[in-house]
Amino acid sequence: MGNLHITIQVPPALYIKNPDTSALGRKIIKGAIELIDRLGFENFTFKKLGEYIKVPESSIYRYFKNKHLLLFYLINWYWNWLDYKVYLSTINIENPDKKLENILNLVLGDIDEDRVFSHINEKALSKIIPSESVKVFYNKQIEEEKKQGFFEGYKSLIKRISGVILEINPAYPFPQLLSTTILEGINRERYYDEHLPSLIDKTTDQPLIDFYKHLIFNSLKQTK
Amino acid sequence: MGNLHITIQVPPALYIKNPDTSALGRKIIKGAIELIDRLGFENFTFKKLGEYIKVPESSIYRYFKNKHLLLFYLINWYWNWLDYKVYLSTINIENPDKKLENILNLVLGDIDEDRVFSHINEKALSKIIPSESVKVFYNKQIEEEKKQGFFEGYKSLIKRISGVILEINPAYPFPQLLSTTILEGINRERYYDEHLPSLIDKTTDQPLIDFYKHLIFNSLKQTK
Amino acid sequence: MGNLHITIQVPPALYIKNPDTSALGRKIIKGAIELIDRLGFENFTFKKLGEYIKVPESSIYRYFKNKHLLLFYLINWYWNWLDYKVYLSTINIENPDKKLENILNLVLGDIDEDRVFSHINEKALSKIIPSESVKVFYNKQIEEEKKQGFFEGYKSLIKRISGVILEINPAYPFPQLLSTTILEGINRERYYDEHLPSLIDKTTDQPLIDFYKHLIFNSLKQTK
Amino acid sequence: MGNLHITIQVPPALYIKNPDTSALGRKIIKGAIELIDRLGFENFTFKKLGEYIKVPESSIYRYFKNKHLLLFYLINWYWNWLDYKVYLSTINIENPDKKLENILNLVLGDIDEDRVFSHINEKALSKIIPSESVKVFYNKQIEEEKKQGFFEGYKSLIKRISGVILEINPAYPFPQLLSTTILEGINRERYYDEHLPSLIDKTTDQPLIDFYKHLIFNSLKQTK
DNA sequence: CATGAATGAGGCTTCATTCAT
DNA sequence: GATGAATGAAGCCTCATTCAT
Repeated sequence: MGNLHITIQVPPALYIKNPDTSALGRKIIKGAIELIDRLGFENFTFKKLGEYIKVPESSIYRYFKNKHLLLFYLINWYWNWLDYKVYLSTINIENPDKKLENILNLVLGDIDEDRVFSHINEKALSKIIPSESVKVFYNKQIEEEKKQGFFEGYKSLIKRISGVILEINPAYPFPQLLSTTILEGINRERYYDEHLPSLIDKTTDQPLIDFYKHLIFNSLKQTK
Repeated sequence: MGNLHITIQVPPALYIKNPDTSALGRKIIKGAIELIDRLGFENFTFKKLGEYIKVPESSIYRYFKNKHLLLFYLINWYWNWLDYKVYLSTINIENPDKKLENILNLVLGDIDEDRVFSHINEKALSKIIPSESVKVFYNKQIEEEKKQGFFEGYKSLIKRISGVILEINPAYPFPQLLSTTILEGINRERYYDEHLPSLIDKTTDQPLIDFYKHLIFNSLKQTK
Repeated sequence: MGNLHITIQVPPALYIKNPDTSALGRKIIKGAIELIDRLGFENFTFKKLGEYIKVPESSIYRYFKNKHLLLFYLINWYWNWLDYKVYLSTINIENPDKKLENILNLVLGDIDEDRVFSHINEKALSKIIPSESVKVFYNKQIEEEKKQGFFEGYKSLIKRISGVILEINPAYPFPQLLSTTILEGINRERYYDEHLPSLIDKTTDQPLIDFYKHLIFNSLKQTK
Repeated sequence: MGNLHITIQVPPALYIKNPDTSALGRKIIKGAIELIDRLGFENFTFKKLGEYIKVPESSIYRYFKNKHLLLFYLINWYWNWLDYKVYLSTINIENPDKKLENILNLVLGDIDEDRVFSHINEKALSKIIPSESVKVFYNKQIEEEKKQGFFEGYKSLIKRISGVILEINPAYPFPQLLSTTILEGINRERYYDEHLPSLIDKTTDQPLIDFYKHLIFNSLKQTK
């Protein structure tokens, strides 16, 4: 993509000081992604992160109020980044079927190594998303977080995919339910593929891709 | 169902002493379900549980090594209980379409109040399942837990539903992927319905039920 | 007094576990009095107390929720103890003037070394009272603390002294205001005597005793 | 009073840079009074003050070495201001009884809203005095502070009131003890009136004023 | 078998301050 | 002179667990 001077924005209430704006902030983000991947979020602490990136724990608190908001920052960043990638993958394309196929390839395929946002390893980030994003959804403060707009990125992403679904079949009644089914389902099945493989049908070469294409194709064609 | 003298079994490695076998054990289970529902699992501790049910924390350690295994016990119990309910709802029925419909009604409908296992409030338990079960899937010890058979109940449930799917359409290539999509999807969408309702399409009276029926019907009829 | 097997009671909400009931608890009380005297309450922490009495910080938390409640415990103990001493000093005495004189001697004189409550050094405790008791009065949580009865001991003490004042002069309209003026004034002037002596008139041998006797005598005689 | 171009002086050792001399300094003083009133001194920090008045904490350090000296500055300012008001209230008056009455009305009555020193809200300041001034008296550094003259304002105030007392009755042996009894007592009883009202005798309409007048009148007339 | 008592380790956060610009 | 960035140290508290009875 080259150097486009673009930045992924997340709701400012997620951070105290924008980590984008300093070397230390970017170091925190980079280290956090790596360490959450290694330890799991439960065992991740600011103290360990400080040791890992050789920065005092207290300095991290200048950027994030607590580890939950740091996780939420990462996930929001991911949603907004994915929204942007979906946007790029469908721009200038006429055929809605082709658009959906591009989206599926994007979310089902490997994240490419070609990193645009230098301090964020998108591949590593997308590795922690399936396991950790549920932790921001299923928690007792969700109503508070909704008020602060922490889910707007997710909603935007769902609505963008829903839009393409409706282009294919304007009569389809459940575009959002189908979008979340695909997006969350892919996360889950990828994780099962690695950890509970007996739950993945091995009837084709690429069962995950084939299953979702089959699911979408049949759902959308029927009601037309 | 009356008094059948039946018990839901979970892998013995999940507990130190079977809570089924003593009044204190049943009190622990009952209190744990209620308290996890109130506090969320993150904020749930044996100390708080002890205060809640007026039992010393050390006594709880007689039954469970730690709070993660207690949660795993509850979730395994839930899977096995649901597997049993699915079994009951399909027994003696000839028509596979009717079987699947019964299963859907079971997982989509309300849990009835008629409790068979007196110390377990199944309704309360099924309330905590969507938010907390992900925490046992997405954790770093999953490989260890798999070896101890902690996911066998879940697999049995998935395979039972898959069996019915194959009865309807023996050629359908993704019965397990479809089963997990339904089971996990329902959990998720129910939660969205409560907390992120803008993500639920409101095009029919019962969007969740209609969406899943639509999805399944079209997936299974097509390949026949 | 000999071994009377009596105990000074304080509101149970002040402690988690009654320090009276274990050797460790008594060690905590003894050490706390000494350390607050040395450091001042502001600089006193459970961590330092733990080091001082060679006990883990966490063990102290089994007895007291925080250092403020520990201080409140000590002050309540002091009020109740002083109330008991005032009671003892007036029992079986007919002449109300003599009663008041005994009370004044008690609060103005030195605390005797003859300790009845072995783990509490009453002399050391009464040294920290003037400087630290204000901290429990003047704080933002006072309304909450009132509800829990944390000031009942103080009120009882004031009312006991007020009762004697009314015995001397039943028409005196301000017995409680005079009692608090004496009790709090003595604390303050003792402290001034040590730290700001230029504010103490040195016109008699025992200015503090003489001032308060003069004050009381003239207030009570006039309205008779 | 109009614009008199007068300034209340406090010992220069209390500050690094005189807050009187800059807009930022006056903002700090104004904000500090408000925030100490809201939070209590214990919970008051330069960080919170900085956020409150939208100034970096580091800027506050240009004016005050720490929060204790800032509090001491405020209290010294209050003492000197009250000393000045007492002076104004007795100037050109012949009758010493009238002088004392004016002083009593001053310290017992409400602080008027007519502010002379624009950046200091004297009413708000006098609200925090009863609860917070004890904190500067009862602390372990008092000897050091005495050497730096931090209590000279208080002494001046006490000596001014003592002077009037001696004018009324030159033979009265405890003018300073009586002055501190009145001054500190009023602070205390006002606080009790709000927070522990059961300790205030309600035998007259204005028990506080009547109690102190009764106390002073009887003390001073007797020895004449 | 159940419990009361105790504790080491560490999580989470704020404080008070300094430094470089 | 004012400020933004950074940080070492410590405060406060809970956790998960063990041990002795």
